[in-house]
Amino acid sequence: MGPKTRREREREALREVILDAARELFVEEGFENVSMRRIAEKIEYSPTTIYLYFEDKLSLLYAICEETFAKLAKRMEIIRKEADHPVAALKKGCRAYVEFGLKHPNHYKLTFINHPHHPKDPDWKMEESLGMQAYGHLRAAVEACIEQKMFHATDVEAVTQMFWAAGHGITSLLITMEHFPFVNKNLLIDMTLDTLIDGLKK
Amino acid sequence: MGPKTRREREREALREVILDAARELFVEEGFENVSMRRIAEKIEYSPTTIYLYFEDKLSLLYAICEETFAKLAKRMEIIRKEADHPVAALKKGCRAYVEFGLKHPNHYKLTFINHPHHPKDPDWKMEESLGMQAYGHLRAAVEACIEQKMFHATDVEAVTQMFWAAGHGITSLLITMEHFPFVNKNLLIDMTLDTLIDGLKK
DNA sequence: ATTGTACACTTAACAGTGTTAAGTTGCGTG
DNA sequence: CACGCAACTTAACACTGTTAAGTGTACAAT
Repeated sequence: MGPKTRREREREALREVILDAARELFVEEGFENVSMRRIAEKIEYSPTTIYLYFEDKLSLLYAICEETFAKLAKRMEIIRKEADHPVAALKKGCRAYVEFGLKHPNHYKLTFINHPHHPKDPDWKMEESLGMQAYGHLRAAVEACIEQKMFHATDVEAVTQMFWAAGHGITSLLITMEHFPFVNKNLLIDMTLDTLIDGLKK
Repeated sequence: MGPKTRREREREALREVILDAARELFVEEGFENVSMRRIAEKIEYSPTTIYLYFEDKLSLLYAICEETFAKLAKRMEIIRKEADHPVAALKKGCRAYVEFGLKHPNHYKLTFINHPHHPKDPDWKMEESLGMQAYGHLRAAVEACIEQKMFHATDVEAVTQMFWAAGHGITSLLITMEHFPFVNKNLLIDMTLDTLIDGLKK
C-alpha cells in the first residue's frame, strides 16, 4: 500500500476516463448500440487503447454494473438505518429498489436484465459481487421482520427472494414494455408490496 | 380468400422453413448469437433470400414471438376452462406462465426480456399483438375472483398486472441469474402466489 | 550524455455482422 | 419462340469486436 507512482496514477485516471465515457454512452444508448470505436472517439484515443485497460467490451459492462450495485447497496443501507419499523424498512427498501430502476432504466437493464454472462469467465458469480451487498440489505430487513415475529413465514431466504422477484418484475416490465397500458406505477408498486406484506402478516 | 396458386403456396412454405430454422437457432443459441448467414446456411439458401420474406432480422424475431404468445394464450385458456375454483384457476394460470418460461428460457427471453423495440416500427404495440390474448386470460381469471368476492381489491387491471409482474419477476430472475443461490424454485413460486392471494383475501 | 528498454499508444488487419444494389437464372404466359 | 416477371444469388458497403505488429517516447542504467 505504498505511495502510487505518477505512472500508476495516470493509469488509473485514464481507466476512469474510459469508464466514464462508456457509462455515459451505455446508459444513453444501451450496451448493444455502442461500439468500442465510439467510446474511443469520445475520449480521443484509438479503439485499441481501451483493450490495455479492459479485457473486452463485457468487462467494461461488468465494471459499470459493480458501480450500480454499490450505489444501490448504499441507498438501501441508509434506508434500513433510518427506518424505525422493520416492516416499513422492508417496504421502503423495495420501493427504493424499484425507483432506482425506473430512474436509471438503461443502467438497470445493464445490471439486472440484459446482463450477459461472460463467455471467457463463465463462472462469474453474482453472489461474489457487490450485488450481494444490496441483496444482503434486503435480506436483513426481512430477517428483522421475521425475528420480531411480524411474519408467519420463517424462511428468510425465500421471503427475501420473493420480494426481490416482485420488485424486479414490476421494474423490468415497466422499463421494457413501454407501450403496454400499465396502471399508475405507484399504485402497482404499493399494491404489490402491501399485498405481499399483508399475506405474510400473522 | 380464393384458392391459393402454387406459387403462393410455395412462398408460404419457404417462409415457414425460414421461420423454423430461425426459431430453432434463436432458441438454442439466443437471438444475438445467430447471424442471418447461419440461418441461410441451415436452410441452404443465400442470406439475401431471407430478406425476400422478412424485412429484417428483428421481423423474424417478432414473428417467432407472436407464436410464443399464441401458445401461451392457448395453454392459459385451457387452464381457465378446466379449473373449477376461480382462485385455483388464477394460481394455475400464473404457474403455467412461469413454468412456460422456465421450460423455454430462450423463447421467454426473446419474447419478454430482451424484446428490442423495432427502430423502423417504433410504435409496435404489444397490446395489439397476440400477447394481449395471454394477458386477457390472466385478466379474466382475476375478474372472476373479484366478481365472486374472493378478493377485497376491486381494480382488476392493477391486480392482474401485479400477478403478471410477480410471475415475470420470478421467471426472469431464475432464467437470467443462473448462478445465484435461489431457494427451491417451486417453493419460491408457490410462496409468492400464495402470499399474494392471501393478501388479497377478505 | 548516450544507450537500452519498458511502456503507452496507434495502425492495419482479420473475421465477422446486418443489409442493399445489381446481376443471373428459369418458369409461365402472350 | 420470345418476353417479362419472379426467385434467387453474387458482390459489395459500412459497420462490429478484437488482435498482431509497429511506433515513439520517457525513464533507468551505464
